Amino acid sequence: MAKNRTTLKDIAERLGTTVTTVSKALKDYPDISKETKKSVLKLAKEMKYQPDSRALALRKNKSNTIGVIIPEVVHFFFSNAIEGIMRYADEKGYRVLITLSNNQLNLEKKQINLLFNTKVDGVIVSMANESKSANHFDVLKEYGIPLVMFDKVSRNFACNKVKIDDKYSAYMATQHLLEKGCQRVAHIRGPKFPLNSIARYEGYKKALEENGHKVDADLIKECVDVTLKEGYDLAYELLQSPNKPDGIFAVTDQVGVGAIQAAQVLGIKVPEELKVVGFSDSQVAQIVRPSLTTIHQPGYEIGETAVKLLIEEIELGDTYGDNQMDYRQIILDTYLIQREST
Amino acid sequence: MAKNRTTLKDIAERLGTTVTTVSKALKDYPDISKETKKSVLKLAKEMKYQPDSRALALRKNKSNTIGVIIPEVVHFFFSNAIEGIMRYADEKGYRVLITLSNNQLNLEKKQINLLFNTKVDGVIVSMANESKSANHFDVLKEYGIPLVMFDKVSRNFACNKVKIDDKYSAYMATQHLLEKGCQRVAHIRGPKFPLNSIARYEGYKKALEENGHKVDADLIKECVDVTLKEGYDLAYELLQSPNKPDGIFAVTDQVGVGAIQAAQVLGIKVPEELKVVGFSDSQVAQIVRPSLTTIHQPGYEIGETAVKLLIEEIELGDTYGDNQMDYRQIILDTYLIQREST
DNA sequence: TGTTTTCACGTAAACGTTTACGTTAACGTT
DNA sequence: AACGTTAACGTAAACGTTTACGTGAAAACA
Repeated sequence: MAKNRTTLKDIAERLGTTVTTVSKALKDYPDISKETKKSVLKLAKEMKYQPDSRALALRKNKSNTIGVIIPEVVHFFFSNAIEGIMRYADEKGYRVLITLSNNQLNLEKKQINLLFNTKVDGVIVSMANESKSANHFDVLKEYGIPLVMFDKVSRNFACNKVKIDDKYSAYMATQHLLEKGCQRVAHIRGPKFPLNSIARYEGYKKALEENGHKVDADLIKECVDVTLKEGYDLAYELLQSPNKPDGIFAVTDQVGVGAIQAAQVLGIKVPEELKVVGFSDSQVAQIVRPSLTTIHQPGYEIGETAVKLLIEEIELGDTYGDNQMDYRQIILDTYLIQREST
Repeated sequence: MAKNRTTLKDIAERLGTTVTTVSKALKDYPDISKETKKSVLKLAKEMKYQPDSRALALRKNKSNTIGVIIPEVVHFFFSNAIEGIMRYADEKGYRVLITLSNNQLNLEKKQINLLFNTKVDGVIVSMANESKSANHFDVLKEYGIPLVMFDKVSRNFACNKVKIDDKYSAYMATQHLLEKGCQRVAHIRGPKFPLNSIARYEGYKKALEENGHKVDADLIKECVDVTLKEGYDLAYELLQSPNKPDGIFAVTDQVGVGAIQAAQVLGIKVPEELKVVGFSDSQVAQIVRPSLTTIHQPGYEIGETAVKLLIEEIELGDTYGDNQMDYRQIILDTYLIQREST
């Protein structure tokens, strides 16, 4: 039959002393004699005593656990972000409870609730596409639970944020296409939410306008699921139109790969007749032929920075965030990686 | 300043009653009057009462949390497995604490310890490559914490296991190459551990032997990190030898893609002069050109099945596993997906 | 009227810790 | 002798729940 774990009580009983003394001895309190400490320590090791973190959490009101809510995990960017979060958290002695929003608002709410009554010390979120406002995060604020948003952040919500400059990155990408001589640059954009797709769209527009090109609605297509297949389908449409583009800026690498594949099926040569730029620098960008020029998005570092900020806020405690000014929005650098597709 | 959460005590005080009554009322105990229940319920809702799961965990000796230890998360198979675990766990009301072993034995031990004193209700593991034995998992068994292994399992350790038949899958893959007319089939294998690489190697051997081919040591190369680059390098070596192979069975898709790229650099046509089969059916297999024939490994389902078994074992309680016969090893089906590379 | 039921609620212990505070005995000081 | 100090340990409350058990009053019964 299964053994029961050793508790302070077990040690105390075997030693004919009390829980208090054992606890103090283990914590090296000054009011415990050296001999007592020695015997307690010895027995504790012998009995493989490990403090029960649930009891600790209850007593200290600190669980050393942080909650994470992300849309999905089978995703290059998110899995990198998670890995960044987990490694740093582990280093700092925090556990990581991961939950999925599946990009749905109601699930996101559910997970907030779950993390709330799990009494995590803090929460890291990348918002669901469906979440237009961030009111449902207010509850965390109200009860003083630190919150850090990354990548898909809310514009107004007051909290620490870690992201890239989507607009500027998209600007770089589009600029690159124009520099390479494209005259008609199309954009396969993401849905109206999250903010990222809007920002990328704006960066695209800005580059066009700065270079004296007008923004042509016919050259802009909008994804719903942002999948490879969608990229393929929308690029196929674009490339069949009479006035077809000679450059495509895709909102993600997946979509970009779809665009390359569509071009290939239609016998359009990449990069000679069509140049394509993706976004994120996921592995597929390196593997597709021609390989895909893209914007490097530092997922691991974003996760790491987010959890760093969170732990800082947790450990600073109540003093933090009384002043809205305390919150920071950290923008990590992106850069363009040129490959065969341009 | 941050609000404090509502506790039973808060409700009791406002109602001029006791914690017990409030608790019972919320749980619909029969010995509480309807009026009391009504007022408690009303106030609880008003004050947004949420039970504190830490206190519950302590009291009930059940945390509704399961721990997961995997080598890495930025990995097609593992991220799928995690997603399977998380979704099913969520459905069943369990939280998921994920930790990383980074394929290192000492980290794996550390995480076991962490999960142990977090008092998770059960643990799901895919073993680190470095872990040759599974003794360090004994502690969980000793204290009656259910353990399920998936994919990278230990041969002897008595517990539920979920995996695929690596040997048979590799056999299928090799058989496929032989059927396609390959005369000299090479194998770029994984390291001596985990068991999977061995099994895949054995499947490869078996197929050769059954078809009257002899196993040629020159045609077998061994990876260390099992990366795309390694696949490239080893394939490059193989393809430069005087007696070069006309078929390669790669231990993973990554390695397979590396092999295809090496062939392309050397001007060897795939599939005409060289056929390649990978393993796992990750996304890169579809994207590489020529697309990669591979073995579909159902990561999501493996994760889902593992957590299903675990929760079953958790909820059956102490009666489980007294009899070694209770443990099952579930083998999920794989199948070959033929693509352009063969 | 006295006894038993029933109802509705409260008391207290328990889960495993931590920690403020109390207690005891030995010793030192005047 | 009376008092204060100190070392070393114990008591008890607290964190937020659940639940076995106790209790008081009213209702039901004789």
